[in-house]
Amino acid sequence: MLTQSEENYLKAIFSLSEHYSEIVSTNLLAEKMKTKPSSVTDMLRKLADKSLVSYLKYQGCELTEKGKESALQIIRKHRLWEVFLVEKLNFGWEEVHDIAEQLEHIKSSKLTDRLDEFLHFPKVDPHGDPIPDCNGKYSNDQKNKKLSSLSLNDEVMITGVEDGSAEFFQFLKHCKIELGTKVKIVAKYNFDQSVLIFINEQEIVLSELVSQKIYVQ
Amino acid sequence: MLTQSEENYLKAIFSLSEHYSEIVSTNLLAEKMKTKPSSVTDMLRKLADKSLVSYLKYQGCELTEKGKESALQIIRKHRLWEVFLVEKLNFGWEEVHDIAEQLEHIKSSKLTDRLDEFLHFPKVDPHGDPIPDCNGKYSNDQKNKKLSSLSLNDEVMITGVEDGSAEFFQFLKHCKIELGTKVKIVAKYNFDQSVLIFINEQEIVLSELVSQKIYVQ
DNA sequence: ATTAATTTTTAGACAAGACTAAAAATTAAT
DNA sequence: ATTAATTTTTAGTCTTGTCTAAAAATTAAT
Ligand SMILES: [Mn+2]
Ligand SMILES: [Mn+2]
Ligand SMILES: [Mn+2]
Ligand SMILES: [Mn+2]
Repeated sequence: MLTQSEENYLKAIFSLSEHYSEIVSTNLLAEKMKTKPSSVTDMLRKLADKSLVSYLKYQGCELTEKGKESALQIIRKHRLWEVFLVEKLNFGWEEVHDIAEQLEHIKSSKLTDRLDEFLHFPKVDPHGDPIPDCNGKYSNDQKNKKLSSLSLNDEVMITGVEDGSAEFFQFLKHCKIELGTKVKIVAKYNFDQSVLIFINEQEIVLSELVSQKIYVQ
Repeated sequence: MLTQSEENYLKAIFSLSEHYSEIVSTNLLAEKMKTKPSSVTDMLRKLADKSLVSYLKYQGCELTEKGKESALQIIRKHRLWEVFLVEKLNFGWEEVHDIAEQLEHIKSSKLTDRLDEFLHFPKVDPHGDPIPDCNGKYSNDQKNKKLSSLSLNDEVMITGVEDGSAEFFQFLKHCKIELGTKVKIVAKYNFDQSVLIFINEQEIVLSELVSQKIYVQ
């Protein structure tokens, strides 16, 4: 049985190895977990003892198959609960992450599967992130093209946003950026990689940081 | 902010002071919590520091108003989740307690209140236990008369059962005892306080222990 | 009123998970 | 190839919640 802390580490390693390289360094993981590198070292030992990560001193860590499966089950629960909160309890997509961070640790695969069924087996969560099925399988269609990668005059639809900080959602809300909103690239500014987009009948400038956190298709 | 452990202690003290006396002894609490009296002493100090219980060495403990409120909020969550699991996810009443033990610790009063609304503000949980409202108020109609207190030829309806052990629910399932089932007292045996009841077109003997865990009206 | 039994608390230890400060290993720069 | 900077680990400490064994207080029995 995994502790909540162990589960959070697994999720963090999974996310970092997706975004960066397969092998995750101690410092990067410490930053992600908002903790100290020394604490990470301690935890990596424990996870390695349970064969959830492969870990060699000074070489960083990597999830084992078992570790990847565990991580995906937690991610599955997180995203299903987010769907539940938005679809059934009328929460906004900006409110659900923190509550899902708690709910993802509830231990009952029967509950997870029944919830999945109750929600009619959703394929994506409120932020466009794919939801693994009970075997951990998922397809990533809506989150492979970033708004920042588009060319002039491209017309696309928003299919996902990075899930996380409250300030970011505040900004999205202000611009009325939602899943399904249509966007056209009006101009690209090379000096700071910002883009001018046409959205909701008006033009808005998005910084590079923001445009990298919005996914389109 | 309360830890899960602190919340579990509060719930246990609340339950014991309802069933026995207002003031709860260290040993009784230790038994209920399946832990050692010395651990209870430690915890009572912490809860007293947070003004959740009043505690005097060797005199046992008692919930303060604040402690009672906290306990009721946890019980509220526990029971709402039980309703959710039975009504929405089609769990049996015997399966939900353990999952609710986890869900009751999720911290978000907004979630609790939305869930309450989603379930149409239920007054009782699947075992007939009253659900406190967002202010902690509840009325106890269906759990004040025990089956064991009935007289010969009394005809009643089952309105509640003690929520807890799996073996007990196994037995209830076998006898097809559910909320709403009608029961008549056919005989009472004084030598062991067992009762003979007519239920679901047949006669069954219930031990004193069982008949004290079934509530009627 | 003593003695005996029971209950409760203290003292000391342990595991999990975190932290700081210092040491060691690795990587980068000269 | 050394030296310098960075990364990572070790050593030691802290808190929470638990435990055992021993001491103290309370309650019950003679
Ligand atoms: Mn999320
Ligand atoms: Mn999400
Ligand atoms: Mn229950
Ligand atoms: Mn119940």
